[in-house]
This record gives sequence, C-alpha cells and structure tokens, in this order.
Amino acid sequence: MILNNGGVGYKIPSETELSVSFSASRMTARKAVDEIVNKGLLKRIPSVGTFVEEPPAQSSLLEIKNISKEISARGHRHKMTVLSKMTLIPNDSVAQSLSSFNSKVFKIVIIHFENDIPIQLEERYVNADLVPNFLEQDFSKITANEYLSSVHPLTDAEIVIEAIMPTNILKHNLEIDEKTPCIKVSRSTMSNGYTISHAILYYPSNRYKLTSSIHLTR
Amino acid sequence: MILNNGGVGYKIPSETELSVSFSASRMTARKAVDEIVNKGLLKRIPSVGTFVEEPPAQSSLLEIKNISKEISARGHRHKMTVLSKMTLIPNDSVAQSLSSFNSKVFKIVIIHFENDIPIQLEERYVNADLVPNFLEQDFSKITANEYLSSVHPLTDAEIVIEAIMPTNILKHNLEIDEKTPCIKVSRSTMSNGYTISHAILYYPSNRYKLTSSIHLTR
DNA sequence: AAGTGGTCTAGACCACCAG
DNA sequence: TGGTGGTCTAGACCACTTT
Repeated sequence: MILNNGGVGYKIPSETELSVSFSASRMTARKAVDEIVNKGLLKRIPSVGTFVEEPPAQSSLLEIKNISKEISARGHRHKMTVLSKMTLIPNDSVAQSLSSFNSKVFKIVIIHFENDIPIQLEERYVNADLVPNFLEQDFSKITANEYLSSVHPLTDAEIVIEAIMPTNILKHNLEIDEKTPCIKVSRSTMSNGYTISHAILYYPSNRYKLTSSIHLTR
Repeated sequence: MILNNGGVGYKIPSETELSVSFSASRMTARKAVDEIVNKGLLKRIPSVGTFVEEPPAQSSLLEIKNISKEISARGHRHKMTVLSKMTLIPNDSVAQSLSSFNSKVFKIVIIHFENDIPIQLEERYVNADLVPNFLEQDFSKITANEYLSSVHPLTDAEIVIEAIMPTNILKHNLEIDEKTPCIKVSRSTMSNGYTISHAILYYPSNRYKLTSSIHLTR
C-alpha cells in the first residue's frame, strides 16, 4: 500500500520516486496516480507535490435514501402497500436494461405512505438471477432497497430526474389531480459491475421535495 | 478540424494516422482523442476503430456544475441572455435567506440556451457584501456560478428539487406551453459559513433531465 | 539550484478483430 | 495477416515553486 503512511495532507512520493519504487516508467506511475486523482482522493499541486485529499463527502448529491427512515426521522408513520408482484420475461426496454444474460425479471409496484398519505409510487425491476429470493421478502418490514443492498452492496448508481404530468395510474394511487406534476426519479443500482435493480420512483410535487446537502471538508 | 468529414458513425483515422497527420507522437494523438472520448463524442472499439457518437442526449448532474461546459460537452452551442439585473433591499423571503447582516442583495435573471433553444431560467440572488462586483461581470463570458466560485470557493450547498407547473414568465421565456411541467432546483451555496448565493433554476422537463452518477470507491 | 508536476517523443509489445 | 486500440518504456524539455 502506497498511502498508508499518511492521512489527509500527506505528501505522496514524487512521480519520479514512484516510478523507481515500482520499477515502472514515470508515465505509468503518473497514470496510476491519475486514477486516484480523478476519484478525488489525491490532489496535484504543480511544482509542489501530490497530496492526500479528504474523500469527497458528497459522494453524490442525491444519496440513496431510505424512505422509511426518512419518514420516521420526521416523526411520522411510514406504511407501504404492495400493489403488484410479478415475474416477467424481459421484453420491454426497462426490463432488458438490467438483464443481459438472465431470463427472468421480478417486477414489484409499491406505494409508500407518510401518515396515510401517499407520497411515493415505486416501480421496481430486479434481476432475478442475482436476487432470486426478492419476491419472498416481507416488504412491510424491509424496504426493497434495504433488502437489495443487504444482498448486493451498492457500488454504483445512475439517477435521472424528470418532471412529468401524472398518468391515470399515478393520479389514482397518489391521490392527486391531473394538474399536479410529479417528480420522476429513475435509478439504476449496480453492484460490482452487475445491474441489480432499476427503480422508477414517482413523487407528487405538492407533498414531496427531493433535498440534498453537500458539505465539502476542505 | 479533425471530424468535419463525417457525422455520427464516422470512423476517424486511426491513432497512428492521426499522429502522422499532426506530426505528433501516437501518445499525444491518443491523448487528444481521449479528451473527446471522455466528453462522450467519440467511442473507441478495440481492434476496430474510433467512431463519432451521438452527443449524449441528456447529461447534466446534480453536482454543482457548469451549464456552459455541460452544453459544449454535448457538442452544442451555449448562449445566455441576461433578462434583468438589479440591486434590492432584502425584504422578501428569498433575499432574506442569504442576508444575515448585509443591507443589499443583487438579483439577476438569466436564460440559458442550448443551440438557441431555452433550457434553463436562472434566478439568482447574491450577497452584495460578500461579492460586491458581481453585477459588473460579463455573463456572456463567465457563468454566474463560475464567477462566484472563483471569488468564494464552495464549501457547502443545499439543494431542493421540485416539479412545478410553469408560471406565465416561465412559459414565455422557456417557450413551453402550460401543460409542460418544469423541474425547479433551489440551491443555496455557502462558503466558510456564509451564504454566498441562492439560485433558483427552472428546466423545461421536455428538454432537460437532471442526471447524476454515483461511483463508490471502496 | 533542485525538485515538482505537465507535457511530449519515438519507439515497443500485446490482444483482439477483420478479411 | 495486417490494422486497431490498450499499454508501457526511457528518456526529454518546460514552467513553476521552494530553499
């Protein structure tokens, strides 16, 4: 391990020294350092050196939040209702996006309530090969997200946020009228290169706002 | 210009050919190609070649990012128009949220265009004591966010995302109809404990999606 | 003056894909 | 078999900061 000798602020050996230590060319040593710099864990200062940085506190702006804990943190009651559970052969685009080799996909639709008021409709597709026992979980006790991360620790995610007008299904289940726009969050979660799950989350904008804080520790 | 000979799908000259054309080493030519690949405008296929890609249709992020660079990364033109500039005494809630002790607040409203299509309306309040020269900047050359971070490095931020129906002002300036919802991003940026600026960003949802990627380095 | 990162060179070998 | 991208080498020069 290169960096174990020092924490934040530690100056790592120069590129020339690294290349000698590892019997590699300076270009190669530099490239290795480049990768760590790109992750934000090292910072170069020209003519001075390369230093260990505080890991970026905001790994992302929208952390994957646990809606159950989030609601309890507000002192409210969380309840969820499973609207449908099914196993399907991936044919549509959403299902295919997470099944490169498997033949089955689980789909589940859940409504989340805060004090008996619906605040999220969750439509989730799960890779059946990677999470074979998914549908058997008791989703009144554990959220889909919680279970998935316990089975496959999250390593990567991609999130897209849109504003949409509600479909009839959304109007009915979220108890809103046709003039209330919704936030649509599409989230793919990956673990070690495999796409575990694709979730589409709908929030009525009159009851729910996405929030996030960044705190850079410099 | 390297790529003017072909559109999407065009195979650019090999790295060896490029290095000859430009009288540079292959490493240098490769590095130049790397930058374009990183922008998503070129795609390498090992053993086959490097090809012109469709500019990523949607790519923005929730990180505090530079809309100008984001648009040019897509290979598009960015233009901004200042709708209004003013100095005001903080009386309304937005202004007061960032003025604990100062007596003046700058307000600026800007429309951002991508290829002459409006994609963001930016309404920004700036702490006049902390950034006294804000209004004098040439916002056709530097974005408000760029200037602010150059003066006061960002340390903290808070973000709230909502879906809203467009107001008349939004409809007019973003060139959308009353049925097109918008994403509203409210962002407070802080530097060393002081609130520098509060921005309200409106995006037409039919033209713009917020995206974010998480890559945990474990 | 010495050391640093930033950049570039002119080679080289490899695995892979094409015809 | 020849061309491609992927990687690496062992140098080199530069601008800049530090002492």
